Amino acid sequence: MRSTLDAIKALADGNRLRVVVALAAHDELCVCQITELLQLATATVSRHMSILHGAQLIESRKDGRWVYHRLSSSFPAPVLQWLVQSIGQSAPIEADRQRLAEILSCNTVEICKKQKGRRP
Amino acid sequence: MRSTLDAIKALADGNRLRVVVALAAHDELCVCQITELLQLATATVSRHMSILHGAQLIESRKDGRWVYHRLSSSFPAPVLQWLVQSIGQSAPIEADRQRLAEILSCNTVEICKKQKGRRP
DNA sequence: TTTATATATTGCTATATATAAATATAGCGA
DNA sequence: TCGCTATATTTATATATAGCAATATATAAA
Repeated sequence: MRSTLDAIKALADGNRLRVVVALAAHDELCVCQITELLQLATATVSRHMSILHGAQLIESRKDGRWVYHRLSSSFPAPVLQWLVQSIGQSAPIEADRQRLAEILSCNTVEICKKQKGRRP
Repeated sequence: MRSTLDAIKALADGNRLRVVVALAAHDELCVCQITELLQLATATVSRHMSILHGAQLIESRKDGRWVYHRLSSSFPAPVLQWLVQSIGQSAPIEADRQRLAEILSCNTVEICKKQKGRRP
């Protein structure tokens, strides 16, 4: 029961839901991209990712300075399907979809520079 | 997104999960039966039920002094299925199943008397 | 090696939530 | 009617969590 409850708790946050839905559509994203999407401090994003990781909902891959996150293969499929179906068309998720398209149209380095510019 | 998040938050508590799984197996239960199952103060149980109700996961029916709760028809089916499958065999849920069988073997009045005797 | 950068961790505050005691409401029986 | 009982609400308190600033760690570039 413990692990199930951990998974539910990990999903019981709007920002983490946004990350999960984004990852459902984009295979893998690095922390700086997610930070740009959520518009939160990197520390906060890092903490959210660690909670999702602890609940075994995402997996991480380190590539040089970058850490890429993806949905875990053990992410319960019916839950993911339900999530995407029930909030996939909601306003905030639609907005995220558009913003994410812009983010991905730049390369990673540019995004991180942009972040530095905004939060010096 | 709001209602989905409310539903997830309502499920992000061990005691409420126990209630949901119990209701998945027993159609409807009254507050005093749930109180006996969870071994919490009735006020606490009442609050838990009101949270599940607010998330539209359960429906209530009042019959005299008793209020009976059942899973809502709008309870997302894939989530319920996943829940039952992933925690249905866990130790606490198994224990609940047995305890609930005992509770249901008495009539409702006896249970409430029993509660009164234990918490005078 | 020094400098810059991407991410993680720690310490803290503000807010949210679980719990129970006290109080309120409502239905049943005498 | 009055008292008893089942449930709900209010109030208070303890714990948990989201958020950020500061700091630490790790990697790459100069």
